[in-house]
Amino acid sequence: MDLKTELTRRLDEALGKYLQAEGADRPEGLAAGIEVPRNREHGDYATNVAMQLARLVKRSPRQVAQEFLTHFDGAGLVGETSIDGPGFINFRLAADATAAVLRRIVSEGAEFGKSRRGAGTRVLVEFVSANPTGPLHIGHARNAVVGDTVARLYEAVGYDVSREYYYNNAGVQMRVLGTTLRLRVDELVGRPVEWPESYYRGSYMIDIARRLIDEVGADQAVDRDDDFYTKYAAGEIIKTIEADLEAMDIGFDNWFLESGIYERGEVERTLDEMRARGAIYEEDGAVWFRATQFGDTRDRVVVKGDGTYTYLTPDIAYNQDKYGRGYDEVVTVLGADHHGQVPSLLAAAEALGHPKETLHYVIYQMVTLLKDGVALKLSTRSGEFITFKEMIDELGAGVVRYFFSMRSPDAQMTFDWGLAKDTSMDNPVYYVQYAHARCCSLMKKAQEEGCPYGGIDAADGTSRADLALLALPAEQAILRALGRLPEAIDTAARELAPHQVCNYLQEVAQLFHNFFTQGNNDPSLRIIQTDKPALTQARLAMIDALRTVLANALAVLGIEAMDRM
RNA sequence: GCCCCCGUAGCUCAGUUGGAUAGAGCGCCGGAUUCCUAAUCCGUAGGUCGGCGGUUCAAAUCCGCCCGGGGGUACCA
Repeated sequence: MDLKTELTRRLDEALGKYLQAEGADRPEGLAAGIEVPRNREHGDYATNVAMQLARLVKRSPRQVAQEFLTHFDGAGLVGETSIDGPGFINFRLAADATAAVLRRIVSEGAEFGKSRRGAGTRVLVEFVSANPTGPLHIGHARNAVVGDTVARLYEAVGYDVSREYYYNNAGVQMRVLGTTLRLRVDELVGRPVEWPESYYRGSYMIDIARRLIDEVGADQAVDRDDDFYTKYAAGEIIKTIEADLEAMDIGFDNWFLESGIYERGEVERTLDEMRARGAIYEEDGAVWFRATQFGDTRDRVVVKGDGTYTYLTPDIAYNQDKYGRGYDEVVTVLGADHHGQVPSLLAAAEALGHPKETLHYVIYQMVTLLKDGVALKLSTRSGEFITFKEMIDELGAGVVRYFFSMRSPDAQMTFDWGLAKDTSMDNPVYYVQYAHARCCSLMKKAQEEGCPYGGIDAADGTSRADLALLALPAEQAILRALGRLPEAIDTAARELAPHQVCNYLQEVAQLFHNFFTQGNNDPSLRIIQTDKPALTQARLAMIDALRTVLANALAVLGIEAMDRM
């Protein structure tokens, strides 16, 4: 259990006792809120519970705080409490509690930061889902990164996660794709070709045509039916998409074909279910979903006058299919250019009896690419000029992942290509990764200097780390920050907000770089001091924990922590 | 018209769901480093949190209206 959770538990306990002593019932929504004060001088954690109680018991917040503390047990956890400001209760963690963090990090290793909160809950994360009309390009990148990172966050807090890619290999777009392949084949075998107005012009279609000819021979490659060309092209493109995503360590558990929904009659079944629940009516020759009853701004047509579906209908059925496969929570990652249908889909899920909290849409805002002094707006419909693969080849998967994770999905972001290419510490990725590499190099250096790190609980007395020696404010600040990894991950997972992990990493890296560099001015602050083995061991224990924490946080972002740079 | 996201330092953005003196990175200016990686660090300056009202002990945060940027919207895939 992490420190924050433990403190919350004890505060809640104290709150219960306090209310009992007052003979009062717990008011709705009252809880001992806990936060990390902005200002370090106010301690490690603070609660505003006294201010909330003040109104209830009609005494001043500071007085309430004093009474409250008589019910609070901070043994082994809190070193010091104080009542400050308008009535905050501030907690300073006990020194041995911060040192205990190191033991925990060392014993949990790669598991530190994770939790089992979501154990037993199945969640489906659907993302990318670009139709296979061409290779992925830079306009798909934010979706891919946000989706995979959200999935990793769920995994980190114990959920059973599946990643799904949803696509369509029928419809107008796909027919055009098939026609394009037919014509490219004809062209390659020397037939005269007349190009229509609308076809996919990318050279990848020539490659696919060539592959088809190589595979089945020129005779068998020509004069096939449209369906054949469409399926072949889509299949080939899906393969390259899969390979491109693999280059960024993104893999899907399931590739879901839209046509399957129709083949299995799921659209009709879903409509029947909605009808049975009274969510559907007929008017003007069309079938309508009573979406306004479930929070949408207007009712929606689900079957048009000509008997065909609107684009909304199969999407509702697809969500229903996900629930039908036993997922407890369903997450979809969409660009802001596709967010219009979200209220309708939420309404439909609710109409079908699925609690609103189980259906999440992560809507990320548009990206502006800043490259060579030119700003260009990216959407999934634009951006073909840089492919996904070129971007990874040129910048590296880690940089791409960090840059797209760094910003809140809610924020429109500028992707600064020049900064991404920069390999100095101005580039936030390198700043963080270098902190990890620096830890590794310190461990190696210690070895070379003849004072190798002996582990936190080494039996050999000379190399045992005496953690109480880590008493400087800068060291304590680092230890406290390390201890906050679990809550950083947990909050990021709850809020579907990968950028919070980046913020955390930035903070930890900064604390470390600062401390390290101070050793240049003041030799007593250096990590390795051969004449002070006990202190060196203690600091190396901290470095070791730092290394673990940085690596674990980077892992949640899908980024490799490098040992040297 | 209606709906969604955003508006915070010169720039790019945080702000832990209503807390204490609003922060970081970059940039600017000034400084440190016989060094465990100079791929570093420290310091200064820089703010009407888009605007006006409201809610309360407390508002960048919640509510209403307005301004600005982006996106989406009709039995169209």
